[in-house]
Amino acid sequence: MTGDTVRYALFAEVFAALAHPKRLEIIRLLASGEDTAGGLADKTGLSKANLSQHVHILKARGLVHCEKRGAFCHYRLTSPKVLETCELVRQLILDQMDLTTQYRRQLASVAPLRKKGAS
Amino acid sequence: MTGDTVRYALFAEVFAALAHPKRLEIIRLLASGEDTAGGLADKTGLSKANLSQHVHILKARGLVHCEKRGAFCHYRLTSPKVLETCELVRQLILDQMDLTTQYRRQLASVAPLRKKGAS
DNA sequence: GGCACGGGATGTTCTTCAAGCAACGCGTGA
DNA sequence: TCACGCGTTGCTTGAAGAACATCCCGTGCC
Repeated sequence: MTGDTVRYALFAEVFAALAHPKRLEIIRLLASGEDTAGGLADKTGLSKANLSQHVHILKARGLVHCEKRGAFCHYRLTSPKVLETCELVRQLILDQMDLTTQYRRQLASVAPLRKKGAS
Repeated sequence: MTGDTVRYALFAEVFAALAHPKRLEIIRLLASGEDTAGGLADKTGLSKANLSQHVHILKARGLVHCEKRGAFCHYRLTSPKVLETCELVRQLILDQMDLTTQYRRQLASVAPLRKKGAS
């Protein structure tokens, strides 16, 4: 039981790393090839400090790898499985949208997560 | 750009739904077949109220489906892709562990996410 | 060496999430 | 009808996450 608990926590950590729009955007950018922190900050519109934080989270979870060359840090994805996971979730979302328009509206109105929008 | 932003947010919502140990445990339980809210609460050790909240999040993201039969709510996974995603992440974690023991220690000590453990 | 720049780390504030508790609606069976 | 069990919803409190500002360190250039 405890072992499972730890395992689930480990899973959750990885999912949590992916549970942010900007971090997903970073991953998508890195899918096109490695990039520097400055480049990522510029393309995502994040401040360097903020991007550094997000990248640190991705690094801590082992999703991206950092290689320091001179004054620049070059980031890249550690595994293509990261992209596969995103693709799978994309299909999951599309499936839900295809299933019923009802589900589609739920997903669209789910952003606040406070009001169920079903009023 | 804005469209991409929305898309990333949608992705993030789904990942966020998976970014909790107890919700992953619920998914794992539902992988064995549908179950009632009471059954899930009992097996996960959550209170009925708390479980209801977690299941609501999974429902809102379209990961589980609820069917009310009499006084009981029967929950089941909406798609096998949910399990596939978890499996992919599991392989991702195993890959990282295999890569280097260093990565393994990072993942193991990542829980607080504050101190990098590198003293 | 001195300076500017890229990148990371720290601290603060604000927002959001999670768990506990209590109360309610609802269907069931007596 | 009434009481009971099942499930959900509010509210509240505490903890985690995110954005921002600031400072520090290492590198490259003058």
